[in-house]
Amino acid sequence: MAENFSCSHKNGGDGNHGRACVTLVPIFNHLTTEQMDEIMEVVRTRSYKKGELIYRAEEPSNALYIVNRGQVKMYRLAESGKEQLVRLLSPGDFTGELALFKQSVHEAYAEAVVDSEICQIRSDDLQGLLVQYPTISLKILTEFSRRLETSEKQTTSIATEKVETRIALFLAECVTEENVNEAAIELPMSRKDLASYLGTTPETMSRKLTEFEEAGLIEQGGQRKLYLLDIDQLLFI
Amino acid sequence: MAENFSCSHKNGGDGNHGRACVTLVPIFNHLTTEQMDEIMEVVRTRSYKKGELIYRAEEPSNALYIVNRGQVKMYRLAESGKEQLVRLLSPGDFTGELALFKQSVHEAYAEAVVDSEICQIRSDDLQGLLVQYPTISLKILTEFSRRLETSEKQTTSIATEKVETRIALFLAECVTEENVNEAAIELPMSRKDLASYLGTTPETMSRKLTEFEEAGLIEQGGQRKLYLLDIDQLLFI
DNA sequence: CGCGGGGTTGAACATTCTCAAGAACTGTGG
DNA sequence: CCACAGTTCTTGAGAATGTTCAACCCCGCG
Repeated sequence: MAENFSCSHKNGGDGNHGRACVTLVPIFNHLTTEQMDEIMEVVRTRSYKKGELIYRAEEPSNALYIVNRGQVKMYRLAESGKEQLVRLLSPGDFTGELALFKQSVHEAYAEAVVDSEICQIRSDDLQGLLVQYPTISLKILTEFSRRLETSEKQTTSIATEKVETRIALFLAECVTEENVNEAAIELPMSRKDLASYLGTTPETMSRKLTEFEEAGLIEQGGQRKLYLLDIDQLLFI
Repeated sequence: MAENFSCSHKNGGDGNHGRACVTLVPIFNHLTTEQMDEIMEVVRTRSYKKGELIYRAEEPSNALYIVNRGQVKMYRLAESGKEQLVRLLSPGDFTGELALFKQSVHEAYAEAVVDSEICQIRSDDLQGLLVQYPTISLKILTEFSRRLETSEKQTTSIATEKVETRIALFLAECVTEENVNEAAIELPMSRKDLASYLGTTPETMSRKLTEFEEAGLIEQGGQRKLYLLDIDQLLFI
């Protein structure tokens, strides 16, 4: 009983697709209800348990995946066998990569971090939609360029900054409008995953955070909670 | 006398745009002559001397740049002040990044490695073309996804492999159909730039290459020429 | 209450960087 | 064709940075 179609265009029946499948919004929110209906025809949704793989590297890749609920982590396996977390997908984020535009295989693994719900559109279907609604391409293009931007920044950061700095930069990026005053941030992932993302080890993460705390720059409050006491000084390191 | 319009739709007059501006081909080769004419209306070409900057980080970004002749390197400046080579553009390659889809500033520097000729299309003009010719979006999307792919691979490589391995992987990638038998490869950039690209220093590059040579895996022949004597062993390191 | 995963800590070790000096190459002008 | 200046590249030695491995802790959960 692996499949669970919860994101069909038939559900609800109130015609409000925004509510029926809230996370398609970032890509499709500029379309009319009729157009959404057409898109919903080809959307399939499936649930994944925590730890379950949505796809593996080397598998043929032929669909666009959109996170509807939960959280997904994508990681690569290096020659050395070490894995590196490439990106974290939250509701509304999508993946499928170049899968969409050329026949290919996945380069990374996609794994549900918690129980999740993923919407899926097959490449064949998407191709048609893209030609029909050029604005969708623009949306995806924008997302891709944003992601490329992030990835290159990440590369530069790992290539040129020391671990300490990378961690500090990451913490600073966790500050949003909501918590700017509190300076209380919630880490978006475990320290282990964070280490993998930042190209270091859990041990080093732990040590550096402790150093920051001893220097009075931050305060660690439980599992994933942190208080940034002196952001300026933190970034000055 | 900085500007030099050599890529106008008026030149040649033989109607063969493929020859008149060969490097627009990768993006526009599926269009008819009439459509090319329209595009050429908004294309502007300029020459750059070796070492000259096409644009700087932080400058407002509002155009697509296509390398017509020469070579361009893009690099980022990290907080630490170190620079990292992000990508090398050869004729036919383009850049302009997210510049195209949101008003923004450049994140990197673009510098002519040798005397070069760059075609330029302003964002405003391109937006129109994209909506008019959805297939162009697909071309750009494909290129973006390919680039994203490369960038994430690069991140993982730098984050998880040791320098030795990164260099070996890079050398192996330099093998194309042409030189697969010879195993004689031409480095696409200086050792200095290569070091920057691979997230290491020229000193370490030099040492590792010497080690490879002493181990009988490669042979260094002058400036940028290398002979891969035992690729399998090289990648096994 | 024991199990297991994440997290922390310590000490030894490996890798890579830094700085400094010298060698080789490139292109330029005589 | 050669000498020179300016790079780029190489080599060495010491120092910094981060990893590894092993032990331990802590907490949530069956």
